[in-house]
Amino acid sequence: MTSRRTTPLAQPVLQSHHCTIDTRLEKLGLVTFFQTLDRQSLHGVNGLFRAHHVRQNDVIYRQHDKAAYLRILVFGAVCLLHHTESGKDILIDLLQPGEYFGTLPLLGEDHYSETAYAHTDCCILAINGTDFEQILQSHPDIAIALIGINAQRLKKARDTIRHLASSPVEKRIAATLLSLAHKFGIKKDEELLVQLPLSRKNLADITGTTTETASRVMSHFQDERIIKTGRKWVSITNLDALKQVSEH
Amino acid sequence: MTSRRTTPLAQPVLQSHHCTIDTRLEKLGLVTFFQTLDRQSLHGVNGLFRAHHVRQNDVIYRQHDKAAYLRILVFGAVCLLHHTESGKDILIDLLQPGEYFGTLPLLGEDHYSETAYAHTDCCILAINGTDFEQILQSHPDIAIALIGINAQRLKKARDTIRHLASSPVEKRIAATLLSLAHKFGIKKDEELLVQLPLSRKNLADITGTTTETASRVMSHFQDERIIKTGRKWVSITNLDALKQVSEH
DNA sequence: ACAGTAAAATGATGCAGCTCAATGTAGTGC
DNA sequence: GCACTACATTGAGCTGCATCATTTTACTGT
Repeated sequence: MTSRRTTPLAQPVLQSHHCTIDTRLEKLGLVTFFQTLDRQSLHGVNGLFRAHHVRQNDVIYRQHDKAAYLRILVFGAVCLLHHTESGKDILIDLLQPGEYFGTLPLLGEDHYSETAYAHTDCCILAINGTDFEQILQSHPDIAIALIGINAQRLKKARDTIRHLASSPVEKRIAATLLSLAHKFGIKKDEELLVQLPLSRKNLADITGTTTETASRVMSHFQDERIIKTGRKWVSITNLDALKQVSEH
Repeated sequence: MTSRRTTPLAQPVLQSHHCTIDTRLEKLGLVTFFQTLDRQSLHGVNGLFRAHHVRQNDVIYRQHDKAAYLRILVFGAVCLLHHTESGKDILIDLLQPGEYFGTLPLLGEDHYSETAYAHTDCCILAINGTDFEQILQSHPDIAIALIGINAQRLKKARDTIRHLASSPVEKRIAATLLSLAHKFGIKKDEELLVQLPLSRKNLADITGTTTETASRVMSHFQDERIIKTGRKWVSITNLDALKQVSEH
């Protein structure tokens, strides 16, 4: 079934054991805002979450839906995106296990401001507003940690703004590849493989360009031996050169 | 001294009474994250802030400086901006009295990620990390309110990203004028005057374009009788038409 | 009233990147 | 192995906006 594939990407398969109590606890502990909790409290918190399996490409929630759950990714990759009236999509972020997403009225947002869907098969923990409020009350530090996470996200958004306003596409794509490699990269021989399916369209939606332009830039990078790439995958072969491009 | 001016903008003068205890309390109460406090607590909180007067164009803190104070604007207007290596500036926000700015290590940021300067003469309240931590401990709601404010700011940043990635300049400038009018606009005859000095450069830095292009667009809007504008001021004469432009 | 300065307007030119269109190719189901 | 589909590539042409250069105008200090 797979002998015909030429992709170097691993295709992780979601299995039931990926959402066992132990895995859940491990991932919960990973989420920055639960890091201060001891094993005991973590167990209590765990009980308030419900686990869901979501199939690749299934929508988890939609932009403008009523905000009802805070979610934590346990397994797989989640994609957050904005739709624009013009039909162009903006990919806000690709999440890895341990990251939180979604929001609650309690946190000042009545509706989701983006759409979330399963970029690969996923296991997700969800908690409702009432239960999360309870956690916040008993562990006030968590609110502070949440502020910290959001501050980082705001910073990242402003970096994107800066790039969009002042860097040409090549630079933006180079910077994006670097940050994806940092987040999803795994060493493989002398290369750094981005362990995540990533189409030209995905890349274009992250960097605010078109699939055609993204494709041209990627071809160019490959010609320069900076990357190797194929259908939905990239591997960085010359990290320094890529950094060069992203800085000049 | 002013008889020669043709600007319709009022030029508010900062006077000592703008930072009296009463004004300070009023503005503190305005800041969303102190809204839940009663008069008594507000008085206590007020004592922990120090007031500063800042002259127009003076820098309040610089990008990359160590984060040391959380600040609240009491009088005047503050400008937040990013500098880019290429020399282009990105104007993140123009603040009005009652808004907070700056950050603290306690909130997950060790350094300021933008530069803040007095867009007009200002009165500003500042609080250090230790004192703010104390406030957070005695009033846990404040952390939640802070999360809400930052969620709004993140949303706004993502809107900007969407605009930069998918709207042409005219539309971006129209949208920016609308939001400035919403925030700083005052009714004057049949017009909506943006009560804030605003140069073509400011506008260009908000919308990610150049002064020349901003100027051309503004001239065009004026030709269309959508706005009246002059040196550092704008007044909206046809709000509906401006909305039209921002939506199409 | 005059001179000096910062801001704005306007024109001419070039090109990065979008658009439209056609072709090539990896992965999958049968 | 073949056919189908979704993804990727590549080309040609056009245009929105940046860039560079110059002139005009509003405001301030003296």
